[in-house]
Amino acid sequence: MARYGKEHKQETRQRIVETAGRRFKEDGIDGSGIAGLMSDAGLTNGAFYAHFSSKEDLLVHAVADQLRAQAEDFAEQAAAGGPADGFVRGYLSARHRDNPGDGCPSAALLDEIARSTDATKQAYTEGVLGVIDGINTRRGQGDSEAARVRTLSVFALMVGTLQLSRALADPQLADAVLEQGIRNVLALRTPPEETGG
Amino acid sequence: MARYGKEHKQETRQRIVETAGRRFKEDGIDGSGIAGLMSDAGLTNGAFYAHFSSKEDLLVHAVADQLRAQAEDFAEQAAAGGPADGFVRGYLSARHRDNPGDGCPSAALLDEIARSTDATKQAYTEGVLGVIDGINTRRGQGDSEAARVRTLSVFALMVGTLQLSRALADPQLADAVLEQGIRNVLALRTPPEETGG
DNA sequence: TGTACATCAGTGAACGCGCGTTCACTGATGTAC
DNA sequence: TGTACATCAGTGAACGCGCGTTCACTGATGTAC
Repeated sequence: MARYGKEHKQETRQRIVETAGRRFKEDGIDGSGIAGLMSDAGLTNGAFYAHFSSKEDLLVHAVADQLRAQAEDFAEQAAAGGPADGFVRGYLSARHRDNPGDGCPSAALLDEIARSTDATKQAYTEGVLGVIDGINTRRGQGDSEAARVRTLSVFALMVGTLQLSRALADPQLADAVLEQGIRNVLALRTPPEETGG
Repeated sequence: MARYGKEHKQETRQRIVETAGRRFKEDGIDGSGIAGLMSDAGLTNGAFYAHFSSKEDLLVHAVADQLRAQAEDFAEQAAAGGPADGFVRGYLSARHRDNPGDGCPSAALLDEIARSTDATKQAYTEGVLGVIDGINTRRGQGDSEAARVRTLSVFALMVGTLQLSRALADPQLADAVLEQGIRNVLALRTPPEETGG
């Protein structure tokens, strides 16, 4: 196999990044091996280092890609109209909880990212701010630092709620936590009087 | 070495459970090996299986122990008096963020627990409910299902906020997220009108 | 148009290493006589 | 009181395995003539 058009290698690389993102969210970063990731992408392990210098290098790009995709997904939902709280209900749904591979990278990976290298945290920081700024623009919140921080904090509630719902062994309690999370997110959505800063 | 008093083996086992809990919170579950855990406890790898049947068996006990300790810690703080929001400010502090080994097991491990076996999730569920019930008792919230779920949801905000602050590469933003988290937790503390259920 | 060669994305075996786990052994102490 | 033995928490080498990474090789296609 060889001598493809110049776009071919880029397509393969993108396929690896996307399938790795899904696998990381399902099995964790430490829980995903190179051979398995490459197999998911329809390749063998040896080809990996023609695309990335290390697993860490892939992780940086996978984190960035996941958050870029999430920002796009949120923007599409906003463009499609629908009730303003539909987005929150979709995020804090049993469907999202039970399908981490298709879901939010923050909910699946946040504490592993917190233990990662600075390069990974940097990619995460830029990516999540892209998501937050996208939300704020759609909601007419502007892009001030204070607006960013307010939306980040609500996002932290959503992420923590989904994680907690995934970790609880009692299904009824896990569902109730999602429902209460929706109520609390909506309660926080109109920012409190003091905006800080 | 041998023939100690009957309490000796229990003490050793407890030491393994406690040092493993710390190491898991610092390096993750997948990131912590048996030999390193045993070395932390002042033992060699071979002794591990005289105390636990597997790494998973240790994890179940370490998760339970961590949450038991956290419940006790919270109860002590409440008994010591002080302002009602001091607890929240301590949890959402730079000190706590920067010392995961001494800190909240949920913030350090929640998404790894979400990917773990049912036995681990069961231990987590029982443990976190012990923490929540302890908080509610101290705050005079009773132990109704609705009170549990309301406090769990605020706890999810605290956990998500600490994780997010740990994952952000921008220190100023990471600090601002903690501060906004404090404001939002305090805003949610008096439950909204509809208590659900 | 036909043949020889260069390209290079991908293959697959192999590397050293640390993982979780097993097991024959050690040796300080309590017990039996 | 002194000696022989049983106990058993802990040792440390070894197991097979999958990890991240390396590298000599393949082979389909584009290019040169």
